Amino acid sequence: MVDRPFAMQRTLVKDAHNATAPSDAILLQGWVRTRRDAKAFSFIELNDGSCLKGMQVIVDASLPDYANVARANTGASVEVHGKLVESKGAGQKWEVVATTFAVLGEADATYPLQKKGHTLEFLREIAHLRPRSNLFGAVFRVRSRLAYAVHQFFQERNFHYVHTPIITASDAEGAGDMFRVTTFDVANPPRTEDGKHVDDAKDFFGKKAFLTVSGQLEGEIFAHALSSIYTFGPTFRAENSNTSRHAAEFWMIEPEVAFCDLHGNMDLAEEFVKYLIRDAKEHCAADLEFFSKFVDKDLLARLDFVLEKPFVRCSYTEAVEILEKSGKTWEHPVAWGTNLQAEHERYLTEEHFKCPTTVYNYPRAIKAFYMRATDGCSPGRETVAAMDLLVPGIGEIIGGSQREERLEKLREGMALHHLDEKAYWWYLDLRRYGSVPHAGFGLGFERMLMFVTGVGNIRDVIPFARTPGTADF
RNA sequence: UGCCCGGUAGCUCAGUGGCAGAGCAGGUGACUGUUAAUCACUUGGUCGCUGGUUCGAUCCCAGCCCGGGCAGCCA
Repeated sequence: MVDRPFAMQRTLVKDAHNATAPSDAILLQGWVRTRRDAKAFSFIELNDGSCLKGMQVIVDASLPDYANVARANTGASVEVHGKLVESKGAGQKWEVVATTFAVLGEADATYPLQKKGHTLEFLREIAHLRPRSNLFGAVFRVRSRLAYAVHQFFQERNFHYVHTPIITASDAEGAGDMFRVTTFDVANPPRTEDGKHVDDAKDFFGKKAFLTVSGQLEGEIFAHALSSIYTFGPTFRAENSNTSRHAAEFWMIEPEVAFCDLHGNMDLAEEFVKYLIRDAKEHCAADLEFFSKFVDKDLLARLDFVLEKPFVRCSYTEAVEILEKSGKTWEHPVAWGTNLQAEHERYLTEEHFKCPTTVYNYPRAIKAFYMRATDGCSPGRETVAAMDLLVPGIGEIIGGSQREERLEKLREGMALHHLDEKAYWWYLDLRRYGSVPHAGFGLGFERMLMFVTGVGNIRDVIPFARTPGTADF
């Protein structure tokens, strides 16, 4: 350990930059970003992650500790006692003149982060070091702030935070392929008496279990008691998706609101997205400026635009008409009753409306069983109260619906999707006892971060990405 | 999972069927209230792996591995 000449409270670089007066005694701890040696002194840029900007530290060659400077290479951790003074150089208001300078942990020449730009692909391979880069420091500060803002948004509106289970035994949530959870010896699982099948009754939970793909169904239970709830937690999808906007493990926010219809749901989604953007602009201004400079030049203008304009709302049927009349040739044909493809969604939000767009009332046959059947549809044009919020550059960021609150209609939907009512007895009970109109949606937290930061790959807005074939760190 | 592109120094890349290249990083020295400092010199290679064609393969061919983009699935 390093001898400390005097006990002192550490000052964060962020707070040092915001100082209103010089200080005779300040303690900084952090990591060296770069060092520039002059004959009589050295400049060291120290970053502690509290903000984007580092603090310039000056170590005079006459100091007894000056010998330590030679070991303070890029990446080393250091501890500096000194004076906060107004900088003589351009580029920063304050700088620290060291009185002591200690290296806590050296970093030799093999330290991979150089004083130059690195590709995102390379940085992904060193996910244990990339938070020390400007870009990833900024991304993860914004991530932290927005996670806080999510809670703030809902708590301010009297929503209650519900911890829905991560492990689920209902293998029919329907939102995608699921990861299996088991304590079996995979090579030699217990078998039924005839030896033909794996005996799931002998597994940990007495039946097959999986990682959750959505907390929605459990969320509905709590909305039927606490009125307005939200979940915010990890979600797992075992799909073999290899795109810049899919991960096998991601974080999802799922509000569920009793006494709410589709339009209230769309209002909430729009208000929520705008709230998060406003919060990031207010609390992460320097980081967003950095993204705007180095990641996406149009970022700040786009965020302002999104805040100012009401989102477009467009029914599925209208969307199909727009696409048919667009004069475009589509790789995937447009036809009422089929899903909108990425190229169609991009056209709507990026070219036609040039604005975040909520598409609602989708054909019943292509949507989930729990979505509310629209009343008064013409035959062959049955729809459900589903909605997708599409944003330029990313596509779908929110998916949601008003839920079917009528018992018989829900059973009808389950029959349509060939689902076993017995597996959903408790879900059906909600419609038997005090059923109410209710609605909710899921926001992909990482997709929101991509939108707010301009970062183009989901692997770069999550600390350690889990994608097909990759679960390092 | 399908289609497309790529893998050469620590990083970013150029290159050729016949001795392996640059910039940056690293090292040494000089210079300097510097700002990814600057200048000079300099170390550094399993050319992804395996096999094939060839007198000779980093280069051509095949298979595999890894990375990326797009599509599907979705948030």
